[in-house]
Amino acid sequence: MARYELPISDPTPDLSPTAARILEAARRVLARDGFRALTFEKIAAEAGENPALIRYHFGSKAGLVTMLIDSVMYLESVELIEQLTSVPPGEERRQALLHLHERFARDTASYQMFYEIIPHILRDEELRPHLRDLFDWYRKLDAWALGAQAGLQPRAQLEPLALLAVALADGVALQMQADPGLDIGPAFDLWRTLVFGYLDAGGASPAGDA
Amino acid sequence: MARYELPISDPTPDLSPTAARILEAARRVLARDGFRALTFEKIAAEAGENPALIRYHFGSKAGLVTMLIDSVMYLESVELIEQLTSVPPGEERRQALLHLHERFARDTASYQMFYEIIPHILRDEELRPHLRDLFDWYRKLDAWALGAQAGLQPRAQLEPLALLAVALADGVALQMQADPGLDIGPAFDLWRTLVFGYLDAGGASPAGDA
DNA sequence: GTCTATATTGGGATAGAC
DNA sequence: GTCTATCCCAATATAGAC
Repeated sequence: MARYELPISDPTPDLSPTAARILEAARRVLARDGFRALTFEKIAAEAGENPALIRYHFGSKAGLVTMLIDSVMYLESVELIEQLTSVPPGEERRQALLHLHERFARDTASYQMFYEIIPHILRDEELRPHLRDLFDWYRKLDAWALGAQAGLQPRAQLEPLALLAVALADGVALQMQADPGLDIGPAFDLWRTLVFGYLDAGGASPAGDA
Repeated sequence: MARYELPISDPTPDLSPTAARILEAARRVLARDGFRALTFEKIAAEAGENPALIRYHFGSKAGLVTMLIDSVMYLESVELIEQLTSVPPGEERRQALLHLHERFARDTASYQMFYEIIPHILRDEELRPHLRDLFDWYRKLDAWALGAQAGLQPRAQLEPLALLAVALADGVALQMQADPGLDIGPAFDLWRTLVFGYLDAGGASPAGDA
């Protein structure tokens, strides 16, 4: 189904074993020590390779970083689609989406890497469109997962709702980053109540307005 | 009123005129060229001062950056409280809060700076608690603005709702950063419908569940 | 308080041997 | 394809003159 097409293609299909090892090492360094710790020295040490090999395989520092960020975004989209399709379609999958959002928001490590690379994506003319596509895909995926079941939501505004759902996951994750002890359970419970109340009313607002 | 106490104190109360000029210059460089462009050279050029003065007034690069980030967070909280209190209390202010969120999300320049400094805040043991306090204050402020009027929301879960509202503003702003052409109007319209429907029902969910 | 000159570091690029 | 040696630049820190 067309819904399963990923927003960005795997940037690492034909990478030599050494290059792949270097890229994985770079991802570990990024996750552990942050963006500014991404030096040839550290990555090579992490990979057990020679620093010069990075230039050989990726051309330049910028080349490595671009491919690294692209692969991070790619892997996150793969992760989401795999988790979501492992659930049987129907009402169960609709529920699963919002629970997945909560689970991802609680995954501090993963979102830490996400917010670590955001500034560089936004400032890079090549990478920003990739993030745009990724968000666009997330919104389409969420709209599909939320509306594909009941079949009675012609009046429901699924695209705006999906935008809210995606934004909520990212925003809650950010508050989680600032305070890992924050209790986000009640907020997500409320969110699910609001969303399913809206959808089950056929897209009519609780106040009676469509 | 205690509600107006800001979450973090002004980090620049007793700063010499020169130091204040340097800090403002640093803020402009950060907004325009990003975090990694924050060098003594550039800041001094922007301020029309000598690079060595930065070290004299702020001790070190880290000292300047810490005060810069603190002042950015402080100014954003001041901005929000001023905008919010300029609206007469009651139903009008409740509406104003969610419209403010939308307006801020559309303010690409301001949120660009926010997401630019996020990674450094999260990795800094001194700054992260400040962000935690700021978020905590935002949630309290939103809960207050959303619930202070009607007087009939003892059953409404204002704190979780406020967490959602804050997250939504940040999350939508991020999608806006990735794609400035994104139409977020319908999503915010839907969000306001959901929130006020929930509140006007006295906190009961549209599905009849509290 | 303000400025100059210099030291030192760290990192990325280049060239070329193996 | 892998590695070494070297150059170069940017950026922060230091010392001290004015």
